[in-house]
Parts: sequence; structure tokens; C-alpha cells
Amino acid sequence: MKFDWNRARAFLVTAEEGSLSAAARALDMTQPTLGRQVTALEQELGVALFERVGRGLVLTPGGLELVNHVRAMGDAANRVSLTASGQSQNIEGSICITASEVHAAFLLPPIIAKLRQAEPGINVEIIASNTASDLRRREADIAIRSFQPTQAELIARKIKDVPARLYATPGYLESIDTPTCHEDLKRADFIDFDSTDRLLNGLNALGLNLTRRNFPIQTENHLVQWELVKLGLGIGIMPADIGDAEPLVQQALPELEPITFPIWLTTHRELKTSRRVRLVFDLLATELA
Amino acid sequence: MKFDWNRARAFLVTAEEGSLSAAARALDMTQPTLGRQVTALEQELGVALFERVGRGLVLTPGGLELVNHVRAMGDAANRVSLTASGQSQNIEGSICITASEVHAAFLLPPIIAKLRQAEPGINVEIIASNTASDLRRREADIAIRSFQPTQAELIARKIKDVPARLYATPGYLESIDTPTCHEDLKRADFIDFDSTDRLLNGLNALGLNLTRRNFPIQTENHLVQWELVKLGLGIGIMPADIGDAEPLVQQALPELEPITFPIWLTTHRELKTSRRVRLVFDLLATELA
DNA sequence: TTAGTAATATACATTTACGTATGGATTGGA
DNA sequence: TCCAATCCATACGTAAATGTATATTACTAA
Repeated sequence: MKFDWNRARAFLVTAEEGSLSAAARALDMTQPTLGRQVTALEQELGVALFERVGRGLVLTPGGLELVNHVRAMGDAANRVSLTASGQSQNIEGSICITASEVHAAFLLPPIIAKLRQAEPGINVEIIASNTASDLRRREADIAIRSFQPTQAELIARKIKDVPARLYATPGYLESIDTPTCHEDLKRADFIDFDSTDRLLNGLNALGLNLTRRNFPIQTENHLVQWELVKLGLGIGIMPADIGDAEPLVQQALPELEPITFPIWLTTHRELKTSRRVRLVFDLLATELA
Repeated sequence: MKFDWNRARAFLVTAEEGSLSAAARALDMTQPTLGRQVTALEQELGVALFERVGRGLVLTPGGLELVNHVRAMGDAANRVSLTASGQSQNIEGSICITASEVHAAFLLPPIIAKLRQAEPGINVEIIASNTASDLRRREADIAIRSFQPTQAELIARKIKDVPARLYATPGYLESIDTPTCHEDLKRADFIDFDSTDRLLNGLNALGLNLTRRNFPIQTENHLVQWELVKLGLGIGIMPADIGDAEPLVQQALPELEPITFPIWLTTHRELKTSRRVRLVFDLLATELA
């Protein structure tokens, strides 16, 4: 193990990002530095790792075999980082919370305000994303999710079950003759925020009989969907407490049984020992309930 | 994993050796360097790793927990080191050689036989193609070419200059009244193996005066051309040592000055690192000369 | 075919890390 | 108690790695 470990990290990130430039961005370094580190590692190990072909790099067979072991180094480095953070008993510092766009926009802000007031030394970073961040890779410290994580390294607490309902503007509902039963919704436009058919299937499971023609507008962004709903372009789904609090809209079909989904609070086992993480975790659990 | 991996290595060796000085000796570094790296890692992780007590160092509880994960990094690093040296030292594996069809068919087989006898662990793949493979894209490890490559990434060695002569069967030569001078060849049929007019131009440069009518048969395959020549369908060109060794044919016009072309042996920069490539390269250079 | 974009490679000034030399401190033995 | 040995910490000159700026190349879309 007499080679330069930082060069190994440069190699790993380059292999996973696919280019020196992307790896440089990920590591807060410059592209020439990474290029030099990778070539230096090649000389150090006596193995050609990448083929410089065109504008990208391609792993050589040798590099392909080596990257597995270097990835093991990276995984161990992640564990080092996690346990080190877990041991820090400093309240002050920064914490990274990930949540879906809706939760990040409507649930988190008042809680963050309380947190900042109670502990001004804690800096907060919020990642609003509908794709689940990987806590094991330290993409966030705490995650608010709508499903229970399966990995054993993670600890999760179920906060509550939340009902979600359909909303639209009164004007829009009038324009489709104010639906009053399941069947009436067949002539409605729904606004989808998922490229798969999850929303369609979920609604049909409640007894509706929709097709893709009922979803003429799609966006991957749940907040954009909500704005479209508020402008009267169709029906959208939203957690009931958020939807009910919006004066511009009303429930589209109050008789319809709501879709319920849970809220799970998740963190890494190692991080739970950190005073800062524990404090924020407990605050979130209290305030979200 | 945003900490300095070299510092992690410094921490690991220090913990295992028991002192900074001993670690410095093990890593071929100096004691001040290691001391700085360890303290820098402590600041980076926000965890006290060692207790400076007396003349030695003692791991703190935090350091004790972290050293396990850092040891996992070290184990992975060892595997990296091992497979890397294995890849650069190991003779066994496969090697891919590209050559023109004629070279692949007539020059390579006896050399490959020697190679297989000397190194049975090496698998050989031969790509017989008249279009130059791109070594930079790993289409082959070693190329036998008749021109010097221009790319700087490639290493090339000129083996020798080879004369090529015209051959035909005695029967065919009699059928065109046994040509004895340049002018007589105007009534001969030549068999071309190149869609461009390279052969025509090359022969005219030697003082012949041929037109396309002298090339009634064309094939992109040099070996097919040779079979056509051996069947008495016309005159073909062939490296002199190969043509002279074929009993079915004779030189069409021995007075004609031969066309000479070079043989270049080419590989990419991994030659510097791979023992296998170097071995085959050197064997080819010796045997072809 | 031709711009435009995004990637890698190179040149040079600067910062950073390293090694040497030395001082201060502790342990073990005479 | 003193001395020797060993170790960690500090200061300073030097060497190495990094960043900025720029050139060069390859793929892409019009």
C-alpha cells in the first residue's frame, strides 16, 4: 500500500463520474490536477487505467479490475467519515436534510425557523429531490421519506400517516360541470408529476377508471404541478393539510377516500451518536408529528 | 469521503506502529511530516485521535473506533497494490495482434507457434485486416503495419524493408508469350487487391505503362488474389520471400526492380508497463527481422 | 460542412507540503 | 542523580503539487 491514496481517490471519482472534468467538479479540484493525479497513479502502479479516446475516458480491462478494490477503499472512507461525524459532540456545524420537494417547501421551512432560533450555530442545507438520496454515501445526514428504508445501516422512525387528496380551483371544477362521483372524473384533466404511471395506477386502485388521456400535462416537479393546479389547469394531488391550507383550491371530490402514505424520518446509525444530528432528528420528529 | 486519504494512511500506520517516528520509517517519510498529517486529519475530522502522553502516543476512544475503518481502507489498498502488480507482472493473459491478411497468413503462424511454445499462458488473437485498426481504441495490442504511425501515443519500431515482386504460374506466362521486358507486360492481366489504383500507380512508377484494362479481376482480399494467381488467372504482387516459397508460381519479370515497403511494429504506451505486451513485441521484432 | 460545445493537455506562477536541523521532554539504566 | 536514548514539536529553505489561463482535440447539431 505504498501508493498515493489521494491519487486512488482521484481515480475512483474519475471512473465513477466518467470524465476528469466531472470528477474535478465533484472533488472541488481542477481538471489538470485530476489528470495529473490519474496519470501519476498509472505510473505508480505500472498499469494503464484509462484509454484517452475522444472527449471521454474509457477504463482499460486492468482499470476495470482495479476500480473494484479502490471502490472498497472509498466505502471504508465513507465509514470513516460517518463515524467521525458521529463522534463529534459539537452542536455547532452544518447538517444536511433531504426531503421531497413538497415536504421541503411546505413542511420544513417553519421547522427550520424554530431550529435556527433554538440553535443559531447550526447551518442547514436542504436537498429537495424526489429521488431518494443515498444516506450511506453521505449525500445527506437526515432524510424525510415516504417509505421505510431497507438497509440495516439506517435507523428510521415512522412519524405518522398522511392523507393526500385531489385539489383543483373552483373555476376549473365548474368548467367540467363539478364532478360529484367517480365516473365524473373521467372527463377531468389531471396533472402528473411522475414520468411513470404511479399516480394513474394509484387513483385507479381507488375505484377511478382513468387512462393516460387524463394526464395531458406532465412535469417531474411536484411544486410546478401545484402551481399548474392553482392556475386552474387541472386536478392535482397534494397532502391534505397542505391542500386544505391553500385558499385558491378546493377538494375535487371530497367523497373520494384519500390516498394515505407514511412519513419516515431516517438517518445513519453512526450519525445518531452525534449530538447535532440527534438534536435535529428529535426536533424534526416532534414537529412533524 | 472528503478528507485527505493520505492522512488516513498516516494515521493507520502510526496507530499500528505505535509512534510517529516508527511510522515515518515504515512509510519512507520523516517524523515531522507524519506528525503534521495526523494533526491535520484530527482537525479535518474534528476528532482527537491520539493522546500525546510521554514519549509515545495512545489512541483515544474515538481513534480506536476510527482505526478499524481506516484499516479497512488499508486492506483494500493492499488489494489494489497486489492486483496492480499482478497485472503489470503477470505474463499470462491474452494479446491481440493485427496485421495485413498476407502477413497474418504467411508471416505470423510460425512466430505464433514459437510464442505458444515459449509462453503457453498467453492466448493470441489475430485480426487479419487490410484496414488499419486503431490501437488507441484497444482494437488490438500490437499492429504490424507497412507505414509509420503518426500518433504520438504509439510506439513504433521499423523492422526492415521488404521487396515485393510480380508472380504468376508458368502456364499463364506462356499463354502471354513469356514477357521479357516492361513493354511485354502491357498484354498481361493483373489481379488487383485494392479498390484504389495504388497497385497500378506503383507499377507504373517502376516504368511500366499499364491502364485499368490490365486489371480485369479485383478483390479486396489479398489472399484471394493469391489463390487466383496460383490458379493461373493472371499476375499478382507478393512479398518476395513468400512468392519465392510458392512452387506453383514463378517471378513474372525477374529483371523488374522490386517494390519495397517497410514493416513497422507498433503498440501503445502500455508497452512500458505490461510485461506480456513487451515480451510479444520483442519476440515479433526478433522473428520478423 | 461548419460552427459550437465539452472534453483533455500544456505552460507558468503560486501555494502547499516536505525534509533538514534543532530544541524540549520523557523514559530507562548506571 | 545523571546520562543516554528516544520521541514529539518547531523553524526555515526547498521541492512538489496545485490553480489559472490557454491551446488542442473530438463529438454534435444545424
